[in-house]
Amino acid sequence: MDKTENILVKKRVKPTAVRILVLRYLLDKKKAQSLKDIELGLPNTDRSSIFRSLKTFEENKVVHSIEDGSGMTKYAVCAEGCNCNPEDLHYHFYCTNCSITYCLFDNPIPQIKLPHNFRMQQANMVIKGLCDKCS
Amino acid sequence: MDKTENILVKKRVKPTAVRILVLRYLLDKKKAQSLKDIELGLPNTDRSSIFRSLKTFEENKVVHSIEDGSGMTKYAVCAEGCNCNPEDLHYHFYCTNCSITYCLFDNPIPQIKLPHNFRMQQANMVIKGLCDKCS
DNA sequence: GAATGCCATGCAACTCAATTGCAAAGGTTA
DNA sequence: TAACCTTTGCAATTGAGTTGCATGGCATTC
Repeated sequence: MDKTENILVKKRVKPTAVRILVLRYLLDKKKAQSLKDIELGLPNTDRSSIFRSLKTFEENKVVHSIEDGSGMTKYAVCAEGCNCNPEDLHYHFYCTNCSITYCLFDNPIPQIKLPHNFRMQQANMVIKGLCDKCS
Repeated sequence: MDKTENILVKKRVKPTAVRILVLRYLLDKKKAQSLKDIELGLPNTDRSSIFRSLKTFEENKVVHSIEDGSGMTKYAVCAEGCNCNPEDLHYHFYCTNCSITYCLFDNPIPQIKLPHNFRMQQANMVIKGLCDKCS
């Protein structure tokens, strides 16, 4: 059983054909991918099957989703030990030129003082600009 | 000339009928509004006209847009002196129950260490959770 | 091994926000 | 008034996301 299947089994997601392909694709790319990206990368796999795989992954914390303002939700494999809790959060960087979304693991998100009785569940922090290749 | 028109003139946006209505609506509501919100609030005004007004406002820094993950872009009037630069940024709070988006002006966004040669242009920082009324 | 049931898959169709094309209306200038 | 430019309203299109439904595969039970 390879690494990809291992991740799925660990997260209690049945490692079916489509799921393995999708997860492997995400692992290969390293950068956050949109549904369309994956669709183009896996030309023989149906869009809705990919979509449902991603939803399953998200529910089971195999991937987390990022809304980077490109108009398309992107998905990235959760880091080891990630539970998608606020303390696992990190900033994302979206390059407005090449549309690549990077995870900025090095910057912890600071404690944010919320108004009284506001409760944080998750966060989506996206910095837009130009990446090293485009600036 | 009232306050609404004044803002438009200052930002060199011709104060037309639709634009005045839209901006006044945003000023009234105080919270970030989606295109649909505004459409419902101004039932006799055409959606595409509202849309184009918002685009014009954005270009001329009358409003800034927020992608809060609700699937709809929201718009809020820029604060006095706002140039929509990184230093004018603030966090937003999106209530997953009532779908209201709040501007958290009190939390400055910290300096973020970007990878080498990455350049920040803007940012979209959204915290999701429950607001005081819904928690 | 056949029957049953469940889940994943593929395909097509649909929803809905965002956007655009185009013609009419309004306002400005010569 | 005529010519011009911008805004507006309406209709239609785009595109991401999502769902309904029938088929197929796999596992469990008899």
